[in-house]
Amino acid sequence: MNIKDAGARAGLPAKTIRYYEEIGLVTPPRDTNGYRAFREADVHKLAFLGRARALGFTIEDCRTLLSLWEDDSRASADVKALAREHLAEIDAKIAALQDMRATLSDLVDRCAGDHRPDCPILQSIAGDQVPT
Amino acid sequence: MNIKDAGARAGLPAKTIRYYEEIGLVTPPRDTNGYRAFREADVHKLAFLGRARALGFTIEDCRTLLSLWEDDSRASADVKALAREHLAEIDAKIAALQDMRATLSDLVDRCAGDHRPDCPILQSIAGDQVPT
DNA sequence: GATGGGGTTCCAGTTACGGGAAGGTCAAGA
DNA sequence: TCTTGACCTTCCCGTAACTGGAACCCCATC
Repeated sequence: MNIKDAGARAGLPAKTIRYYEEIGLVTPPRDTNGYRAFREADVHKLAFLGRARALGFTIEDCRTLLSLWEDDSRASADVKALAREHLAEIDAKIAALQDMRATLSDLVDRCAGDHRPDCPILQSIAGDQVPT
Repeated sequence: MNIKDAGARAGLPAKTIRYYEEIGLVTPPRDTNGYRAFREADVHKLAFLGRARALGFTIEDCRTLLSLWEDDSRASADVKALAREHLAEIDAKIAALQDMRATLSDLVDRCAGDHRPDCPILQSIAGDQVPT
């Protein structure tokens, strides 16, 4: 199977697949014409990567997850630990974004949003004390 | 004032300030020795940038915000519109992260996390149907 | 034989800096 | 006066995970 079809089946663009090969995540064999020849196992692996990435795992996490997946003697504890760490990072990001959101949303609500220049948003960013 | 002190007062590392100068966000004059000589207004501008960045605005947004800030005839509607767009992006990111979080958290809960290889997390990423 | 749609490699750009090298400047102490 | 040590300068590379594009090759079809 050529790269585009493999990508279609795995849900990944060809560019991404080439990149994954470059960094050693997949190693499809080559046809005599130099084209990558994807086997079922390669496509499966690519789909695995796509789903892991969709869950927000980094490429290095994906590399680890792949090796765990392929290791029949893995301990599920190792997978769980990795997932937990990632979950903690997600939580941290959500918290940071929610902080931003709260501040910004408050400022937006206080801004008249008309033709006049007075703007609590700018005042706040400028470090001025904005009266409540 | 030299770069380190300006950074201390604005809450930014020197590297960041040099970068901001490079991309034209600030233009402190130079002393005869070539050192950047920050005025109060420069420090204030840097602090403005720091706070805008802390709210998650991109550098380009910051550039726009700065020009609005310095424009006495601005309309607060323009500031509000920019803030609203940014708020929408934040909301989108939060939503995406919460989706990830929900899926991942569910999988983590279902994983025994022991010495055995069976792992709903890997099964799910591999695309297998995991029984509820 | 031309055309169109694959494929290939390689290089540059993205965001917002951080690290580090090589070298100039300055104030203070021996 | 000389020497530290702490500044400052520029310049270049590296980050994450791709994406876009150029230049070129391959294959099937009309």
